[in-house]
Amino acid sequence: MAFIVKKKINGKDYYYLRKSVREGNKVRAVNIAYLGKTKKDAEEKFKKMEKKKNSMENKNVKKADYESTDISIEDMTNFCKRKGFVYPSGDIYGGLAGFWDFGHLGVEMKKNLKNDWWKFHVQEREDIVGIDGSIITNPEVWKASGHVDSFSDIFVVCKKCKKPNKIDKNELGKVKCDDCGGEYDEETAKEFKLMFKTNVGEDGFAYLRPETAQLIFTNFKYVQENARMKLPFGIAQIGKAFRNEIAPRDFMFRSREFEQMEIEYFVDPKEKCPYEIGDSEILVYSDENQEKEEEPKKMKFKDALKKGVIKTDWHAYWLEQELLWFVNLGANSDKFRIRQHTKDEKSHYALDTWDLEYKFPFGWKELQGMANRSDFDLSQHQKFSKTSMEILDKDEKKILPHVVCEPSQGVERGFLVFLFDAYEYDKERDNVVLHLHPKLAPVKVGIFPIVKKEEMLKVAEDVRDDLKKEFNVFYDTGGSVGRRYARQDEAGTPYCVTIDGDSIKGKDVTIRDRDTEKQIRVKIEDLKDVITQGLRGEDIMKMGKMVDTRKK
RNA sequence: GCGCUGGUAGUCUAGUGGUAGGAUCACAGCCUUCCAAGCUGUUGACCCGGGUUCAAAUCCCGGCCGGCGCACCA
Repeated sequence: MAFIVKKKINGKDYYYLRKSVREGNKVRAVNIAYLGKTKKDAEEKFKKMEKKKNSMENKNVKKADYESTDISIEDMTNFCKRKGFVYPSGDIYGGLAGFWDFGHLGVEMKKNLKNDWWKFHVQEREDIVGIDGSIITNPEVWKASGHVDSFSDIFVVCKKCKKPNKIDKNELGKVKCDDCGGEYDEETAKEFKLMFKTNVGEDGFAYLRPETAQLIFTNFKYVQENARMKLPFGIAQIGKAFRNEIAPRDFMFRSREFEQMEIEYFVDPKEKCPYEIGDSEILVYSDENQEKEEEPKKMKFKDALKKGVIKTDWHAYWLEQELLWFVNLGANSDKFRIRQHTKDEKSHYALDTWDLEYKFPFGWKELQGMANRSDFDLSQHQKFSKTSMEILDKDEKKILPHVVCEPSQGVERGFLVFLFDAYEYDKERDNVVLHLHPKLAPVKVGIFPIVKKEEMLKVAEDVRDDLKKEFNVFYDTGGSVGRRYARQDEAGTPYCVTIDGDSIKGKDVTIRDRDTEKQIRVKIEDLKDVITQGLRGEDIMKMGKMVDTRKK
């Protein structure tokens, strides 16, 4: 903390700005600036300097004021377990590969993430409504969708070199061992189903859904009619899906039980996308780039569409929307790219597919797969169920809508993106700071009575009980106040409110910002406003008088 | 699923063919009016099964869980 001192040199007064500096265990004061010859001059100059300093600091805050620390997926797993975000499922029995439990912080963050996705994609739009389908449904659904036949792998062993391998079902008898060129043994070939099976009633069986999309298609006619939707429109759903993966990997990135946030967007293929494509930029990695082994190129979605890299306006539009959702929630856009599926990797139904990818510590990985499914799904269900899926277009003519885009996001994958982006090991603080967007933060505000004195506890409890009604709060009386700040930094809590001696008399408290460690003093009655309005770190400083209560 | 590799408190780690020591976290108390201060105390571990051995957390085999590489990824 800086302070003004008067020094007499040759009988004359000089005013200096001094600062205490810690050197090992000793503290000594050093001059840091000459302020003037009279007290008035000195105070004025000091005020100017403070003002300048603050405005500079505020500017710095507005830019990215932290850089996420690169940590391995293993360290992130441990961090999540240590803080209470995510545990291996059934950990006391050794866990089970591919299954994860959310802890007290994880469940809040996941809920926030899903709520914001729903708000952005459904509630704030006119053209999308939601459903919530069941996990187990009539098994015929999965025949129609093609999952029963093709959602499996075949294990084979090479007759010549005995090397085991996994191939596509349709390729049995056609392909040869890629090591030695020998033939695969068809007699010992074993099918590995990726759908979980379960019992229904005495003799019946059913599958756990391997994706949420199909329930949207089967309910398509009902929803369109009941919600009176006109093309183009979408149906959204958030829910669990299950895949019996052979090798679950990378923490929650690929698990056997996971949650999807999915939209099937239906259009009339004759009509253009009526929505504007903005100016966002992203790394674009086209089919052609990959074939020629070129680097992805940074460009605007708009321009990628103009140049024909992205083929349909709907793809350009939705890919941008999905990037915006991430960026609006605090993700770093530099770590995203879009990649077009090459001819070999396209799915059985897809005409053109783009993935939204994120640069994880274990490489660029798919967050969303946006396939152009055309009318594949609706026509399949029409055929298998013998129920018409046609609706009327603008000219009152019957058509089968196309799905040109399915913006679908794995909840856990998004969860990981925000954690990796927010994670910073702050060397000065010597603790982790999780710079989560306040909307995502599991706890919005920590409340600390600075010492355990009865009157102070009473005020603190009142503040807690009041704020509780609107925010998820965490009340903590344990240990030094510094330790309590550190605990909340690691949980990603954006604000901490501290009740001190003056709070008892003056009905005001300090509120501390997670990212800058700055504090302002505000009236207790204004707390809610500060927390609600000053959601980002830099804004909070405008809401009250800044104070510096720190010793060091 | 294959190959390599690992597994000691919640986390990080020491250690030995004779069942374990530390740090940190957590909890309780004292102290403390702003950034993981200090003091006292407490809880807490050798992944599971089998084998070898008088004796196995330690050596061997199998499994489970993880990491890396391959494969796969609607």
